[in-house]
Amino acid sequence: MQGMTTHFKTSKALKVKKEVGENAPALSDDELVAMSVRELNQHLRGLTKEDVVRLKQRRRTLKNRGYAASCRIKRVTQKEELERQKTELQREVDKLARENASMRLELDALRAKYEALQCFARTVTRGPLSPGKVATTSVITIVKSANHNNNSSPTPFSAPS
Amino acid sequence: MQGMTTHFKTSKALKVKKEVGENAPALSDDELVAMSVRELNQHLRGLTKEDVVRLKQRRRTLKNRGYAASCRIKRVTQKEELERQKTELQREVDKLARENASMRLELDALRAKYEALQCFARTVTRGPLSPGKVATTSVITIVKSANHNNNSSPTPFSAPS
DNA sequence: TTGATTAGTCAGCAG
DNA sequence: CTGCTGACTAATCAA
Repeated sequence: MQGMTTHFKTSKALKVKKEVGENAPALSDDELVAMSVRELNQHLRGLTKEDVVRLKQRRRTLKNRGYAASCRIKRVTQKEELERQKTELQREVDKLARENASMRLELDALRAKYEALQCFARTVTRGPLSPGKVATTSVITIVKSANHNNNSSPTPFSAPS
Repeated sequence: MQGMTTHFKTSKALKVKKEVGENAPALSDDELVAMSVRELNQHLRGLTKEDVVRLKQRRRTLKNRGYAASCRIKRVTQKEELERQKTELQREVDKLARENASMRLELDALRAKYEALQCFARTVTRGPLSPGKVATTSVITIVKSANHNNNSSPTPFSAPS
């Protein structure tokens, strides 16, 4: 069945070069590995089947050498990336924990202030309604300050120790 | 990644080493690699210098095989550990972020309540105490209060909608 | 000398 | 076939 492809290959004698010694300039590893398949085929012309196999195998081995190298590089790169992400997350944890602690402090302070104010308001509102039951130890001071909307720093209402 | 043969699955059937004599019982790889140096020397008696060198080299190679295996195992173990720590940190970040958000909400709500109460307290105290000249920026300080009815949950003073 | 690590080689798989 | 990766080996380093 393969006889159908009978085309004129009779001029083989004219094209085949037997001078392998002159035509095969002992490719270096770098050249061989960088060569495209088409380029390689050009260098394969006129070589023994055995030599062709040998050359192709050498090319495969050289390629494998490069593959192994990039595989190792990839491995360490991924490891470094993992460690980078880890330190970044650690930094984020620290930042959030700090924010958390300061907010907790702020919340506690505000709660204390609120309760003090609440207590004061009770005494004030209860005063007019129940004359004799105003807390005896409460003292109220009215201070004048010039801050309009500053809510945190001067602690307008402070709980006593 | 996986699908490889589990290490150290030596096929003993193929361990047909040439018997150098009657006292060389064809050590298996496992035996040879597990042998101490002193035990090895016993098996080395009556062998050619060449055979001794060969056997020692085989032992070294087998050892190296094991070293390489544990090196690979260590590598993947460290990687897994790194990933474990990473997910743990990520979980911590999420937890802290949630805490943070809820605390921020709580803080804002309390601030609003506080300001409403402050506003109310001003209206109440401004009437009886300061007829006209306590400015709008006045703040109130409670110096001493003896409140023992400390309950914050029912919110006696709530911010108006 | 022993154990660990690196680079090169091959086997074998996936695309 | 190409590219990648696990296992193995030899070389080399460290202790």
